[in-house]
Amino acid sequence: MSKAGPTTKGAAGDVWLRPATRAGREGPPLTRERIAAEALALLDGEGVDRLTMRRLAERLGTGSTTLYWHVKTKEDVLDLTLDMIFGEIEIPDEDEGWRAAVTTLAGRWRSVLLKHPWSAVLLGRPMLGPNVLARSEFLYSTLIKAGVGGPSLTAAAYGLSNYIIGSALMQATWQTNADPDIRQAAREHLRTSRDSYPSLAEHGPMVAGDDWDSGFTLGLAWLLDGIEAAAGGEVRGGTGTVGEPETFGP
Amino acid sequence: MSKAGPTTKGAAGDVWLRPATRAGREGPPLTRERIAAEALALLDGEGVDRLTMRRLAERLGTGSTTLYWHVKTKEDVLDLTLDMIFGEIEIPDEDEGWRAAVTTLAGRWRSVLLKHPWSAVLLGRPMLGPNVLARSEFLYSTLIKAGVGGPSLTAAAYGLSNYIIGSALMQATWQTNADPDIRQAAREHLRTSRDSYPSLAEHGPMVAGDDWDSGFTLGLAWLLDGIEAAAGGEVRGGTGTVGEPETFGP
DNA sequence: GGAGTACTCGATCATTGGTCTAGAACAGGA
DNA sequence: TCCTGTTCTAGACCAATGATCGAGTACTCC
Repeated sequence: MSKAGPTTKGAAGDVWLRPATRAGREGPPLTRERIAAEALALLDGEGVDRLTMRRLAERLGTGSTTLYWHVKTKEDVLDLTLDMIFGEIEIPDEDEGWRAAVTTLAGRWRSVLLKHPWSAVLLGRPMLGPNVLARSEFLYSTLIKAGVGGPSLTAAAYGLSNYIIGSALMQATWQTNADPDIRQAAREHLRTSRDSYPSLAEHGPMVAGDDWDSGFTLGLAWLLDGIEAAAGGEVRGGTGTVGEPETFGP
Repeated sequence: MSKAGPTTKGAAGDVWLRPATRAGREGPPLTRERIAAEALALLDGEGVDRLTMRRLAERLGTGSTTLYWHVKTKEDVLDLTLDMIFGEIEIPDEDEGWRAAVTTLAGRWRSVLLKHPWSAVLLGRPMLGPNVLARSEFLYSTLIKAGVGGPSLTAAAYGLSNYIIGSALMQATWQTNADPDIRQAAREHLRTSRDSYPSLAEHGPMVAGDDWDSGFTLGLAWLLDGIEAAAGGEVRGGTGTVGEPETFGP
């Protein structure tokens, strides 16, 4: 709390309490990395809506305006921090087989997103950081080496990413980000109106036991089954059996 | 406390769990519906960050404070509007077969999200509106009737929703929400650093032709294949072949 | 020592979500 | 007609926020 830096006005404390005479230039210089790291701590600790430039600056022992020298906007901070957590996703060993590698990557990816629940809400922005790109590159190259190509490649990469992101978003929404009051009220609401939503009231989210993990694993396996079949060269059921009742997209 | 409007300090925080403004006699000038409708027009027209209470009130011809009689917070407005667009998703005919019905629902769902690209960013909040619940109920009941049960049911319902939401989020991010400058810069960036990201530079998003539609359809078919197999009673490849290299979740 | 650069900061601005409180429109009862 | 209570509207106002500007301070290289 009491960050008695020489820059802090109120301290006015003893000169002896200040380590160096370099008033205004104490400690390591401010860098993008330090900013992102502190933002990460702030986000993890207090949530996304408690991150303000002033509070962040305060934790860094600087003025809020100083941040704008290193960073153009607040969105920059979010982008930097978002990419930073992607760095926590350890890239799997390639030679354990493509399917195991992808499964491992997906699991770690999801774990990291859930470890930082605020991240799920921010995923709707272009992510071009090195860590994000490296993980995407690994995913693409692994799939290509597995023999996935053509339209299946796009579908596979997108499908996996989208599935992971969607799962994390949904789980973070209901498990972490929503405050308990709303969760409880939601349960109540579903129970009292079970006439309108019988299946939902019995099996829906927040009602049935939240076995997020196995649900995720199972769905991922389904996707991988399809990708594996597509990689095998045979088109299999897939596109053929589905039919297209209407055109998608805008 | 004595002069309490309908929006004042309900037990639960969510709009849907609070009684609506009593329409009293006939139609009061301002209603939740009118507010949501105007917010929808504003969001569609100018995007999510141009929606402010003042601007919304101005378009409605009232003062901004008036809105707070009908609505507790700005988030209420977003919740109402979000549920409103879910009403655009026509619920498919049940007797066309479960797979066709689910495919149709998924396609329409995605279409609506993409038609209102601002919605994708807002999906990370509890959605308890009647329209959302009705669509979820249809999804659950259709799957149940198709013979999906147990852990497969949760995985299927979550998997489909997550896949749809993730797909819409990703596509909206890259196709609509990102301004063209960033898209162009992203392409450039990937091209110049193709040494680091060879596969991505060749097949990644924004680089390859953006065939979002067929990618979505193909991935959806994979998921449905897995669900269909699970519904058939046979466990098939699925869980068995995957293995679990590490535990997921936090 | 001097000059230019890298960095910091207080003051300040416009905008935002939200509250307080006064009051208008309206109904019903006497 | 007056009174009373409820429903709804609105102007003034508040604290917080993202961001800018110009001035100032430290550091580096010559």
